[in-house]
Amino acid sequence: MTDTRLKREFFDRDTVQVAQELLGKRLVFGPFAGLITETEAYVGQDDPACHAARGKTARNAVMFERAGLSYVYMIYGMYHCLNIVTENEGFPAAVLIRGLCLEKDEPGLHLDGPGKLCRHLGITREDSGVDLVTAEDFYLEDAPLIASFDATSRIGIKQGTNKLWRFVVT
DNA sequence: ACCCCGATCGTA
DNA sequence: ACGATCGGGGTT
Repeated sequence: MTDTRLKREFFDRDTVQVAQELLGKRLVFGPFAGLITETEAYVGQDDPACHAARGKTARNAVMFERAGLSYVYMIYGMYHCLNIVTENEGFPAAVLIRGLCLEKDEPGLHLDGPGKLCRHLGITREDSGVDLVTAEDFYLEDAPLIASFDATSRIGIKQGTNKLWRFVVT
């Protein structure tokens, strides 16, 4: 816990805005720490690529909860993906963390890809629903805003490709 | 109970 | 560009 930890208000905002501003922020998970290099926004019931597009289910329920919670799901039967829940409670949205440049444990190692990221840090569904605003060793720290990034279509989806909601540090 | 498919990754 | 891979979510 430090005074530079991101508070609830940071996450309780427009998801695309949060996805952009999360670039360069520091993710801490146990002994690991690194700067976020790539994110994607998934926004509400009207976003066909969002897990909550067809309403609340057992899997996506945490997306409907308060901003700042972790949302981890399993994909392709073998990988996990880490998201941070955003916006008002009851509005299902989250930011997928797709890239991380490690500073601690293995400095300089660039984890590019959400599956590789979770596999390396050891993040699983057990880590879903954690409140990153208050948890002891799983949180986000403020860091200088990164204004230089690309916006592209999101990766690996079949619907909603028209939205340029993937953000990559240049 | 069970079938189908995916917010991926690694190799070609 | 494409195929391997398989757990479990969503529907029966």
